[in-house]
Amino acid sequence: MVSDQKPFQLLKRRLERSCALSSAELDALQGLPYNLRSYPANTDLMREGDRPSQGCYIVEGFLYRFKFVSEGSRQIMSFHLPGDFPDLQSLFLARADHYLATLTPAVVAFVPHDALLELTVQHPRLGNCLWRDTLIDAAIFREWIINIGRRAALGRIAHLLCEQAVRLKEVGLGDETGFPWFLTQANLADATGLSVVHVNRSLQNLRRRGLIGPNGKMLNIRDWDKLASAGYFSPDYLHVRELQ
Amino acid sequence: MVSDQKPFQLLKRRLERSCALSSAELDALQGLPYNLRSYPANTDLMREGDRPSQGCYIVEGFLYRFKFVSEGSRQIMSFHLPGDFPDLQSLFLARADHYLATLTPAVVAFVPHDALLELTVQHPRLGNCLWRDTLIDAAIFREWIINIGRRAALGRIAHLLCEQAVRLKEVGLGDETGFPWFLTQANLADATGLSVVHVNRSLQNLRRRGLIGPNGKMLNIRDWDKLASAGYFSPDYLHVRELQ
DNA sequence: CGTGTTATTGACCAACATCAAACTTAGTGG
DNA sequence: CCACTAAGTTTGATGTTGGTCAATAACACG
Repeated sequence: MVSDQKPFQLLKRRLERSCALSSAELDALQGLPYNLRSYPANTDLMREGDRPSQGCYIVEGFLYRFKFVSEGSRQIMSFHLPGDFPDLQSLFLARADHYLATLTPAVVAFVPHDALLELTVQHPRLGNCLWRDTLIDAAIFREWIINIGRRAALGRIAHLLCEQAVRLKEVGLGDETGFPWFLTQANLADATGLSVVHVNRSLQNLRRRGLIGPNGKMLNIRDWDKLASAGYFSPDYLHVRELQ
Repeated sequence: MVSDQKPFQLLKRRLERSCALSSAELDALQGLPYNLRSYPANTDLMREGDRPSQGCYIVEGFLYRFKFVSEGSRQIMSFHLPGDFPDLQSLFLARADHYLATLTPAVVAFVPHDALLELTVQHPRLGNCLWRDTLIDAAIFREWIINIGRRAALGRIAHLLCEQAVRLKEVGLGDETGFPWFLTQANLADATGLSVVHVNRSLQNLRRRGLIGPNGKMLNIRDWDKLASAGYFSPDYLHVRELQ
């Protein structure tokens, strides 16, 4: 299980990488009130139209955001890892304009909006760090627009895999050689704007070319460089380890 | 020309709609130092890799953000109207990960990052309003992911036109019956992930069906309801006139 | 050992891309 | 005001990527 003493450890580490935080600020962050809950896979935590009164922080497991389009078809807009605050936007946008759900079993900490707002007012610099976090989210959305708008199927998938590897490495859950595999091909299809059948064939293509390994609990990356160039991947937009 | 006494008028009006601002906060906003400049159409204001030291606020004209993909092809990620702060993200993300350029001749006010940062620290609530603004940007990015990922050509274009109409109406530059037309078909193609030829044919299709009027200085919307339903458009994600 | 979910395959088809050329419009300078 | 140019729009012909449908195979889990 998780150490429930310091649930915001991962967030703290990430914020510290880009913002210099005082000990008062760090204390305020660690002192946020929260409410731990566990969910099985495929559970909606937020629905379109909801008016959440608390933010949700991922302690363990993976979440994703999506929206239904006409007639049952869906588009996934982001994946979220431990250490993320995936719906921080609900702090300022009253009505949710999309769904948030678990992809795997997950443990999340709910933090009342009141407390978060108070934090941003008492510690504006810390608030700015959280703001920055949401700006990286936006940068990832922009990159997805590019991915879906201008790359062919193989490139889209390769790019998504590279992004996952880099983001998971940040939180110690993977690296350039691979990471735990938590997506179905249907998930991949909904994230890349492709059909399941075509995702399947593209994955086979990537395997045949020796860029990734066979299916399993882990996704093995056999040739990082080739995978990155197949997806025209450059990690700049993730803004990791970038100082102000 | 523009009243240069209060360049942040439009921004102020927009922020006030969703956040209750004190007169001290409003004064601070109006008191931001700035530097007015005019640019012709098709001028880069920021390039990938730049490290801007000032934010840019649109007083007049239209800007857009884009990124080059392999081999000269481009993807447009957003359009920006008067009253927008299109690169507020550069306040916290040191390296620009995309281009910002003028679509039409434009007048912009540059505001030093220092002053903006100071503003967010002195007036955290005002900072939060600006934060909210960037969250709406992100909501638009998400909607574009959906548009490009899961809608057919005709729907993508119809959706984009509806979005423009609503956003332009907010700043008094258009409404459901039409708005000034500032996009080339190549722009539309780069924004929707389509080819120019196909955009051309889709526009003809929309005209033939009587949803929009002929090309000109203005885009005339002949049948808003049909256009909105062709694009599966619902304005919720724009979060206009939504109170906290 | 069965049952539901996920992955894989094949056949067929449509939407959209590409290429290349012609036409239209707007802007420029004489 | 006209001629010239460049940018933008339109058209036709042709090709390909990726979608759809439907069936089967492989897992995973109780």
